[in-house]
Amino acid sequence: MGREPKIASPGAQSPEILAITPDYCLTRARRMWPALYRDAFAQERSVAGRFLVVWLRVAPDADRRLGVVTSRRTLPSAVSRNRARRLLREAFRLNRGNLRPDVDILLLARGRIEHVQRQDVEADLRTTCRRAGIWREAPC
RNA sequence: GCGGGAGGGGACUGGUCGCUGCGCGCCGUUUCGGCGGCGCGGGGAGGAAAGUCCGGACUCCGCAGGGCAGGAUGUCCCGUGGUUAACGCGGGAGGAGCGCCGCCAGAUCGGCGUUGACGGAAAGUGCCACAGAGAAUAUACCGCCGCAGGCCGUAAGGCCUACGGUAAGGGUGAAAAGGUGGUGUAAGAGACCACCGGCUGGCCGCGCAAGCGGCCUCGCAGGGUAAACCCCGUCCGGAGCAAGAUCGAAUAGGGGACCGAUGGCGUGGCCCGCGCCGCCCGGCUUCGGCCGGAGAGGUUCCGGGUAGAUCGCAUAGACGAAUGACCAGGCUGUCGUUGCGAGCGGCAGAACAGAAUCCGGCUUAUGAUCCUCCCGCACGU
RNA sequence: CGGGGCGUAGCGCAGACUGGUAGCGCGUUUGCUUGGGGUGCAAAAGGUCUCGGGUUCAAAUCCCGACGCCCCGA
Repeated sequence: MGREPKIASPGAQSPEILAITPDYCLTRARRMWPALYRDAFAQERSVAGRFLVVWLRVAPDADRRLGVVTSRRTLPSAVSRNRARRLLREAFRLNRGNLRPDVDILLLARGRIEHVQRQDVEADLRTTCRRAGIWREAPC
């Protein structure tokens, strides 16, 4: 984050950190369980981004839940799989308020995510969600 | 001082937000077992968590005793580690191989350094390609010597062939079967002698021991390979937490009891089926029976066992799998500022890598930096 | 997580136990055969034996590590 030019004063904290509210929690209830994973893959609604692929699960009981998949085939090392999963989860956590409330999304990591920073993944998530039509500019 | 190599240490601190599971409190809900939400407290990846190369704990299975086979392990002593397979690690000693130096006529010996999964090659077996005459019972190509024959020559002698003797010399090879000097001989040879060097055995001395040193006589000539078979000493049941244990829905099937007219026996490995008897219904009857027909479950309990759940399971601990993001500081390198340093400022760097039953050992990976040792280059004394 | 196996020419495999010459089939190239192609015949090329150490005079082979790939177990 130190190489980011838009942060002006080094002593103060980042503006996006100050904007965090308790609504940014991501407990186990806001994650998907195995039946929802199978449901999301069966619906086959996917949009590919640069570092990730978004699979949608549109259902009446959906509540903006998260599922993460890091495949051993695209990320052979356990460390890179862990890092990719945490980056995707953090990106989702900070942007969950801008999503449409009637979907669950499943994030699939791609191989290039291994060498990028958090804000790169976050920007990629925003553009991919805009293309998928589930992005709202005003958070609720 | 610079560069490289080997081994070892080390692998940062604070705050905000988030996650996880533990404890406590409050609220909501409940089929009273819990479940959900919020708050607070304290805990939350490694030296290798890795590779899965070895062990152990633990669990289940098997098991009279002994031997064989198979696998593993390997100098000696001391210390140390583990709830000890033989052992690993550290230090020392001994022996072996290799390199350098010294000595020598040579075999070899001495010193220094270094290497290693270092029991035994004199228990036995196998193998040693190619080259070379000959490769483990040593060997006869050239050479040397003897003798016979032939040829040449006046002669001395020379040449050729066959047979025999011979391991001193040549050359081949990774390796050629003790060394020097002498005796001896046709020529030679441990054939014999002296000295030297090695080895088996015996005795003595030193050492806890592996071993080392000295002496002796009858002796011996015996290369390498055991990460070839093997011999000797020692150790070893098999599988693995996806082990295993507990609870156990629905469906199907098994067994018992009771209700019911709905049962019993035989055949049969079991079911189905068939036969006989009993029971029920209808018909006939000479009241002894005969013929025909129908035959079904229900309730409840038990046991095996599937899905699933819990335990196994841990002062980290899950099961689509928690330890992250950001900010600040510190650290190291470099650049600028300065005569140099300090300070300040800018830029860059932080590796290898992520628990799934646990614990040891081994191996492999590893940035900046620090410590020890070694090698090369340059400079100084 | 725990068991087990494999790596040799472009492809599929021998050779390894018992160390010394790397071989077979398909494919490739060249030539002949044919009017041309296929087929057939003849010849040739093509190998860090996955990699690194060790034992040995000598390693694809024996021993020890590393890397990659593939099976099996709920």
